[in-house]
Amino acid sequence: MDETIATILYGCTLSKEMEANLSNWANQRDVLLSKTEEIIAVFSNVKERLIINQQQEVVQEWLSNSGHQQALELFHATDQNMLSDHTATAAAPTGFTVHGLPQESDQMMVGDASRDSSRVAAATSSSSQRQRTRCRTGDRDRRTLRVGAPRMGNLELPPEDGYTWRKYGQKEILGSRFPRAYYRCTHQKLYHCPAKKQVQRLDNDPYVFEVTYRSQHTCYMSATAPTVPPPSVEEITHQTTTTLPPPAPLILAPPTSASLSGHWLSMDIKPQGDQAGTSYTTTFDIQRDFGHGSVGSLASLVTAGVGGGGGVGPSGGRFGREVDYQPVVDMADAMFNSGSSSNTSMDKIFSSIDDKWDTAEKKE
DNA sequence: CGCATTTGACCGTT
DNA sequence: AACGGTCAAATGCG
Repeated sequence: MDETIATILYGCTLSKEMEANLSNWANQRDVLLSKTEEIIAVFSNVKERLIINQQQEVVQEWLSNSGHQQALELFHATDQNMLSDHTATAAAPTGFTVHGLPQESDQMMVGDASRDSSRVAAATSSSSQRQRTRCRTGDRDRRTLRVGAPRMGNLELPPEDGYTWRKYGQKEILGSRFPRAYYRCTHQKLYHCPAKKQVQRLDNDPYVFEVTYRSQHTCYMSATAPTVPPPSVEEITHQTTTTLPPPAPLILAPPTSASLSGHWLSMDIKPQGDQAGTSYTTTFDIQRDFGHGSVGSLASLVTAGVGGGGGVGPSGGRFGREVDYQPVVDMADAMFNSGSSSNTSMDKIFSSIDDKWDTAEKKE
């Protein structure tokens, strides 16, 4: 617990540092980006620690009271899975950079994408008219990430990611217990948005979805497109590399500057080309959650640190380019709080986004 | 009525 | 031929 406190203090120090230097850094997007990421990473680390502690206590207590041996095994089994994920990530830092735009790193990819052996250049656009787009060879255009399913509620629901998707297929996949669902962007027709995603629950861990994204959203680029798009890949790439909950290493070095600004943190988003053919890399895990409250709003924390006003919510003091950063902070906040019993931040964010999208669309 | 989901069929890739 | 991705008709929902 001492380490946790130390980490919190370190996060506060970083926030103060940012506040103190805000005027200097106001025009230095890169600096702001890296500092923001650092702060987010530190506090997500804290949250992870707290949640893990809480989970273990609660589960142990529950088990000792009721003796659910199977559940105990399940808990440890899933924990092992996450642990291996995290340690694997932590041990392979080459793909993680605080400043984003890392090199192509297949290590980052999990599941299907890495299973595909042949990688032929995917020069195809997804809008070749009559011909169906078969991109099994074009798997460069695929990126996979894993997201945790809420421990409560409907496990069948795919995790939200800020975009609106329309399901167009579902298929039983050989060797998988769970079917794979196929989604395309709801705005595909309106804006010819080629984005697609596949969602599949992991065999060995039903609490984790494996989401494979293909192509990039272009829907918001239209003049008639929704006015408040979720943070696009391009935005994220150029403005900030969102540090969504890092694959929190369960074994952490003390919160030294080196370790915290180091490699374990960070999400990785990388454009590879343009428009429909683009692909990107996102890698993050969402903490497992047994339905306990969250430890607060990262957005608020960051906002407070930056603005110095301690404001909570979007009206708080933000960067000069708040439009640039807020979606990212919101997303991070939502991600940090997702799966928790409060379970509101993600809904808030995305419902507001969806509302705007919907209304914008209905005005058409 | 419009939109989303379901599901069997179709088709390209391996 | 098997598999995976997509299509499109049927169906459901608000």
